[in-house]
Formats: sequence, structure tokens, C-alpha cells
Amino acid sequence: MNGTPESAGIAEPDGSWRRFDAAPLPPVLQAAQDCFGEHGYHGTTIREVAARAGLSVPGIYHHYPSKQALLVGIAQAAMAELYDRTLAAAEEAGADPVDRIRAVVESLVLFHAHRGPSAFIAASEIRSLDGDARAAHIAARDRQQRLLSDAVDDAAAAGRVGTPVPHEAMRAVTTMCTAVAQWYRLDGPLRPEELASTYVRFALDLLRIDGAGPA
Amino acid sequence: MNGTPESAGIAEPDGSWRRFDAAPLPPVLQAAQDCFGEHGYHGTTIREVAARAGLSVPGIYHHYPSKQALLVGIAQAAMAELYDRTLAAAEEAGADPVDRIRAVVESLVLFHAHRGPSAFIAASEIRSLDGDARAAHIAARDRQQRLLSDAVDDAAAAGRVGTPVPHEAMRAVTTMCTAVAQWYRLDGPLRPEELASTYVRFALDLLRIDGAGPA
Amino acid sequence: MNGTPESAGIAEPDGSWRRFDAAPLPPVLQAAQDCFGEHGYHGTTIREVAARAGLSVPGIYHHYPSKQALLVGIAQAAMAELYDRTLAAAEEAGADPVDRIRAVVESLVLFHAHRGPSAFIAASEIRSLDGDARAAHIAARDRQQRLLSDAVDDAAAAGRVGTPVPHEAMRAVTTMCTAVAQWYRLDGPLRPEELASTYVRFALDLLRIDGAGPA
Amino acid sequence: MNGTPESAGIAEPDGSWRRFDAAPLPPVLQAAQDCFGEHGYHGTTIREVAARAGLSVPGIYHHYPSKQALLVGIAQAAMAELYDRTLAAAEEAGADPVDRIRAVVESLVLFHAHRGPSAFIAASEIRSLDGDARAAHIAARDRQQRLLSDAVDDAAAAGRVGTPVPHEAMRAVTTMCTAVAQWYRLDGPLRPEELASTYVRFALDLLRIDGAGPA
DNA sequence: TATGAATGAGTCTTCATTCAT
DNA sequence: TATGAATGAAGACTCATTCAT
Repeated sequence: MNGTPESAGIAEPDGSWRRFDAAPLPPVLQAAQDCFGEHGYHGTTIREVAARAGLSVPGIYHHYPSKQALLVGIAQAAMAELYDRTLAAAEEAGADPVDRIRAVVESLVLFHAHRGPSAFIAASEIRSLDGDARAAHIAARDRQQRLLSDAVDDAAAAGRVGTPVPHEAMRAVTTMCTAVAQWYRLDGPLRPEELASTYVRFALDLLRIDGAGPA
Repeated sequence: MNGTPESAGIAEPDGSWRRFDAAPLPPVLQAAQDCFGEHGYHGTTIREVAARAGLSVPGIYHHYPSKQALLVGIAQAAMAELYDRTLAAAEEAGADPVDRIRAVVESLVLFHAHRGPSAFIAASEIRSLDGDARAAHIAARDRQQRLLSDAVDDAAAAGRVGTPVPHEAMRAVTTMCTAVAQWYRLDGPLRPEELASTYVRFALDLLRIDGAGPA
Repeated sequence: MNGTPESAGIAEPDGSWRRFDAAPLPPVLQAAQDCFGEHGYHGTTIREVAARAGLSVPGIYHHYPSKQALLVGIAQAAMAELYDRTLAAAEEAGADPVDRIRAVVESLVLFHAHRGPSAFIAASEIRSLDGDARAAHIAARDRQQRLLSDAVDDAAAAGRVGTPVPHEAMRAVTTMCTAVAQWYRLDGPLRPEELASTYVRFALDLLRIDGAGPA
Repeated sequence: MNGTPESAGIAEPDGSWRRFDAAPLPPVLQAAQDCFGEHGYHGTTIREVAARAGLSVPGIYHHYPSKQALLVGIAQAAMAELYDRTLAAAEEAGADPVDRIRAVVESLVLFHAHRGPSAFIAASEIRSLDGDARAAHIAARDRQQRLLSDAVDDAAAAGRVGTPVPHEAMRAVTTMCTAVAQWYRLDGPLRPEELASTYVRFALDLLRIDGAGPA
């Protein structure tokens, strides 16, 4: 049931998509992620990654065959984890499309709050991915976005969406959720759960969905 | 009345902040912008910029002293134009804070639709800016963001904002507007003006502002 | 007792300052020295140094961080070796200032005959040294020159110097000794030892010192 | 009777070889000389020369066809003036070889004191001269050196030279005279004439020539 | 001769990557 | 996997020189 080989078995139907542990990344990828986040993929040297990982340069190549492989590893892990969690959320939400919107938005915000650096790189360094990896990444992103757009489509078909432009509203919701990765700090005043429920509210307001649930 | 030396006299009180001409950038900066947008600052070589500008490599250096200067030029021009336009919009909007919110959001969306590539680079390559230029850029960004946050604060003080979290809502509005630069295409089906009025609606809904105007 | 970290333990009181082995320089510095000697610092490319050292260009940078570092390495090694040898000579000469002049001149000539290329670069490329290295080099040169000027001053104070212009004579002696590096060839007809004793004679004549020793 | 086209008619038999005016060089060569003296030929850019000359870069090329031509111009002018002056001195000295030595040494020192920068470049940048110019320069230098070595040979043949190594002594005299260009400052405490007579004394002492004149 | 724009060739330097130990 | 040495390819930048105006 997992999206990719990197996925970590989060899809159990018990709300585990809401729980986040620290550092799900192997140490070398973690180091690379830190570096890529600070200076970008092209602005990072393998030596910097090695230094941050506490390894020698050939030590990096022992684990990963190339610099590109580091980026691919980070991007794949991020996309897989996000998809697994959001899918679990959507499935757990049941049949009501508005509940599904709620769950998907909550999952999106939780993920981007907890995995900001990964998500940021996965979003901003697509252009640095080589041919095949880029195509795979874009496919993963599209698959991911469909979880929300399908829910919105279903809600609209059910007459639950008040806005005359549900597709535009859905895009606005997506971007405001993914942007969380750019500014949110885990050590700041806001808990991820608060932020998530705030953004669920925003999303429903934006889509002009009556929060009361199906008649 | 201009924000920076690069500003181009847009602040006249006649709605000129809504009018956009093509390519306000000198050709070398335009070429650099295209390249930076495609591969990022560090992923772009001076040779690529030169080729795209139809110049030799030293030809670039005849006009700009360094690759960094190209980035600074793009970022400064973008921030200056955005601020000048948004300030003009805010001033033209008059005393009502909700009108000011409307105007600022409209200006934000129009700018990010028309100047997507510039805005994208100005936002994504801050980390590639050298010390001083980075500080100046961050100051310009903060000044820019105050135009919206002040308007929201004023509206909240006037009891016009329904959301219990106006600051968070304002941030969500900002990010959904700036994200326009990431996906909007001028040659797509949507006219910038339509998009802008759609996003004004989104913003008011998000902030839970009664669109009817002051009682 | 050594002048600098580069010094090589020459100061033992056994006349070892008179013995010279070939090539005390690491191979990369040796190659750089040959190139700098032929075309000057600015007239030499790293490629030439690499080719002469039998390395690739990055191979040079593996050992030395910059072209400037090559020059600094050569200059420092030369100044340190010269000072160590001359100091050893002066100390071995004992209390008599004329004996000290003899020893210092002998050491100067031996060094410039054996280490002509190093000495030539150290003297002619001072202007190519960067700020700090230049200051350090000038300090080393001044310290070096004091070994002879102190000896001459002492001899003059003891009434042993006949010339009415001992300072000018000392400078003439210094320059004629250092000039040895410009024209002397180790594979020529003159042995360094012969040249050295000839120049000791010249120096005493120039200073109008009675060679018979103290009354 | 002039050595080269650049020579300036100094050979009149009236002691005019002792008189020096300021700046015998055209302004562009003067600027080049200043730059070459500070950073060396290869360390100097045409732009620096142009700036120092108060001209534009193409302005330099209007006067001289290449950077190399600047160096050739400086070197030729220096060698020609030195030869003309020293030849005049030697001829004026008359038949006595010791008088000729005196005159040549005096001329050498006066020239290197008054024309230090030119002489320094002519001596240190030989290696930067292209093929033909280098050969010509070396020929000029040899011709120049013969003026002193012939005089010493003649004095030795006449039994007037006391040193057993007249050739080595002559070389020492030459180098100590040319070294004047390296350290002497016209604005220092020593007048060129004093220095010259001091060095004449040094030269005679070094050669062990009895200053009293021919028996 | 000044100005401004331009460039082929080359400079120093760095980078991702490899290999022997 | 660490260390050290090494390198082909490329990157930013500079230089001497030229040409149109």
C-alpha cells in the first residue's frame, strides 16, 4: 500500500498520520538536507555535506553514488512520507468529502510544519533533479495534489462548496499550506496542531464551505 | 516618493499601479532572470546568461561587475517596483482599512502575475545574496509586508475582521498571493485582473471580513 | 633557536652553516621556484607550475591553497634558511667584530651561490606578496640585514673600520653579496667557497679594515 | 655617435653627462614605468597605465601598438641614455685607464641614482621582453658592461690593479653600482654627486688601485 | 584621441568524483 | 569507511586588444 520504497508504513488506520518523530532521515541525507536548505543544491558542495555528516568525502560516496542521489533521496522520502500520511488521513476521514478536505488540509499542514526542511527542498529543487528523477517527482507531486483536488471536486459535486471558483480556491489552499514550510518554526510559539486546525478553518472559509457538515 | 533609486515613478495617484508594460529590465538582467528562474542562481553560469543575452562573457562584465550584481539588480528592481505599486494602491484606497486590504491584495496579485519570474527569484534566492545585499533585501521585504499587516491591524482595530487569528490569516493571504508567481502563466486562460479580484474575495473570506463595507 | 617554523636545524655550532645539500624544497615549491625565476610571479601560470611538478592543476591546490601560498612558501623558506645560517655563522665567529663580518659575508655569499633561485625570488618578488606576507617578509629582511650592520657598527666602534662612511660601505657589501644570486652558476668555473673568500676580501677592502686582526 | 634612435645627444665633450633633468620620458612611458616599477610588467594592466597617464585605453594604443612596446620603449631609452652618458664620461676621461674607471663608475652611480626606476625595470624585466627585443637588450647590456671591463682590463695591463681577481672585482663593482637603483631615493639625505664619489672610492679600494694616479 | 561596447583567449580556482591504502 | 592524493571539467572573472562613433 506504500507509495514508494522509502515509505515507512504510516498508513495504518489509527490516526498515526498525525504523529511525527524527529529525524526520519539517515544521517547523510539529514546532513545534505541541512546544506541544501541553507545554500541550495547547486550552492552546496559534497565537502560541506561530508563535514556536516562527520564523514570523509569518500565516506559519502560509500553510502550514495552521487550528489544527485542525495537530492533524489531527500525528495523521494519527502514525497513518499507526505503521500502516505495524507492518504491515510483521507482514508480515515471516511466518505464525507468535506471531512476528507478537513483531513487532507490537516495532514498537509502537520507535515509542512514538522518536515519543513524536507518539504522546502522537495518543492524548491525540482529543477535540480535530473531527467528521470524529475519526471518521477512531478508525477508524485501530481498524485499528491489529486488527494485534495479530488476531495474538493467531490464536495463541489455534492453542492457543498460555495465559491464559484473551487479550482482556484483549491490551489490557493494548497499553496498556503505548502508555504508553511517556508516560515514555520517548530520551536516557535505555535503548536503544529493549532496551526493545522487554524488552516482547516481558513480552507473551509476560502472554499465557502459550511462548516456544519452535511445536511 | 519613491521607495528606492530603482523605482520608476509609479506612485502617481491615477491607478497607474494597475498598468504593466512588458520587460522593465535591461536586457542583461532579463537574460539573467530567465536563467536564474530556470536553474537557480548557483545553477546558472555566466556563459548561459551571456548566450541568452546575445553577448560574450566579457560583454556581461562590461555592464555588471559580477554575477552577484546581476542577482542584486534583479532583486532590487523587483522589490522596488512591488513596493512602489503597492504603496500607490494603498494610498489611492483612502482611509477605509478594508479598502486598503482590497487594494494591497489586488496589487500583490497583479504584480506576481505580471512579474512572476522577478518575484520568484527575489523570493527564492535571498539565501544567495551576499551579506549587505541580503540585509537590504530583508529590510525591503519587511517594509513591503507591513503594507498589508498594517491594513489588517487597522481593520481589526475597527472591528471589521471576523477571524480570531488575524495575524495568521494575514500570513496565509500573503503566502497565497506570492505563490501566484510560482504557477501563474500570463499566456494561460486567466487574466491577471480576474485572478486579482478572485484573490481579493479569498482574502476577505479568509479574514472573515464582511465585504459590504463599513456600516 | 630557529628563526622561523621553517628553519631546519642549522644552528649547531659546528660549521654546518657552510654545508649545503641540494633542493631543500618540496617538489611543488621547487617547480614554482623554477617558474617564478624564469617568468616572474605574475608571468607564471599555475598550469606551468603543475606541468613542471608533474601534477595536474588541482594537484597543486591539493598541496597549496593558492598561487600566492607558493610564493609565500618560497620566500619564507629562503629567509628562514638564510637567517639561520647567517646567525650560526655570526655566533660561531665569536667576540671579534671583524671575525663576525667575515663570517656573515662568507655566509651571505655561500647562501646566494647555493640558493640563487630562492634568494632571487625572495628579493625580486616582494612586491608580489600580499599585505601580511609582505610585512612579514620585510621584517625578516630587516632582521637579516641587522646581522651585518651590527657587526659593522661594532667594528667601527672598536676603531677597526677605516672608511669614513661605514654605513654606505655596508650597504655596498650587502648588495654585491645578494647580487651573486643574479649571475652566479653552480655549474660554472667558480666554487662557492672560492667566491666567498674572494668577497670577504672585497668586503674588508671596501670597509678599509686591516685584515691582520685586532692588534 | 648615438647608441640607439632614442639617444638624446648627450655625448658632447663638456661634462654634460653629469647633468640630469627630470622626466626624459614621454608621459605614457612615464606612466608605464611607474606601474611596471610597482607591480612588474606582468602585474600591470593597460588600464592602470591608462589611468595613471590620464588617458583612455584606446588612447594608449594610439601612441604605442602594444603593452610590449611600452616595455621596449622604457628599456631602450634607459639603455641608450646610460650608454651615451657612460661613453661620454669615458671619452672625456682621456687616456689614463684609472681615470676612465673613475669616470665610468661615477657615471654609473649618477645614472642609477637619477634614473632608478628606469634602470630597475631595464634590469629586472629583461625576461619579459619578447625575442628580438630581448636579444637587442642583452647586446646593449653587454656593450654597456664592456665600458667598465675594458677600462679595468687596461688598468690591469698597465699594472695598476692590485687585486688578483680583477674580473670578479669588476663584477662586484658593477653590481653594487646598479643596485643603487634599488634603494636610493632622490629625496633622501644623500646627493647623487656625494654617492658617486663615495662609490668611486669603493671601486678603487675593491680593485686595490692606488688612488694617487699613474707613477 | 575620448568613449563605450565588445571579445578570444586565458587566469586562478573549485567541484564532483575516483582510487590506492 | 577514513585518509590522502589526484584529476577532467568547468566556473567566475580578467586581460590585451579592437572597432564604431
